Amino acid sequence: MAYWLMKSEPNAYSIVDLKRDKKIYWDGVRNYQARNFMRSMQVGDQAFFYHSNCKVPGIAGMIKIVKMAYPDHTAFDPDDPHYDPKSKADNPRWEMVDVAFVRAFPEVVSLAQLRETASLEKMQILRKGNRLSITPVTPEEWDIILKLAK
DNA sequence: GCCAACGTTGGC
DNA sequence: GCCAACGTTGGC
Repeated sequence: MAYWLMKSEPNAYSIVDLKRDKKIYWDGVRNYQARNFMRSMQVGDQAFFYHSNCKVPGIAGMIKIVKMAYPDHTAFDPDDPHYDPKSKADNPRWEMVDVAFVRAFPEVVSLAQLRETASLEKMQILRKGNRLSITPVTPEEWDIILKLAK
């Protein structure tokens, strides 16, 4: 059982959308490192839902993995913004997992708040230049952030 | 909108 | 295999 952090731009898909949908496939990951993290995810793993590229970037809630990695079909679709002609149906390059809503935090635990928390200084998301859309979270970091979220 | 940081591509 | 050029990410 592992913990993760998964980024999404709320303009595209937010925790509020997931609350409505209950469950969604996490498509569009086009980075090998992030894909490899998804491959190692197990059903029951939990993750923070991170809002990026928005007014208040930060952790907006909790989700859980409900289906292990399988081919990301959006890579096969020329009309999809994440289309990748190099990913073939008989040899898929990209994968996705299914995630389900767990809860939305009453207030986003902001990036600024995370940065102010000394015990989180080694968190991957806080490292300079970090752009990975999926990163592992340690159990210690998980607990600290849950307390910040109240 | 700016721009630093990063990953990928492709010529050589 | 190197590395310059390019595209993308994402905070500010």
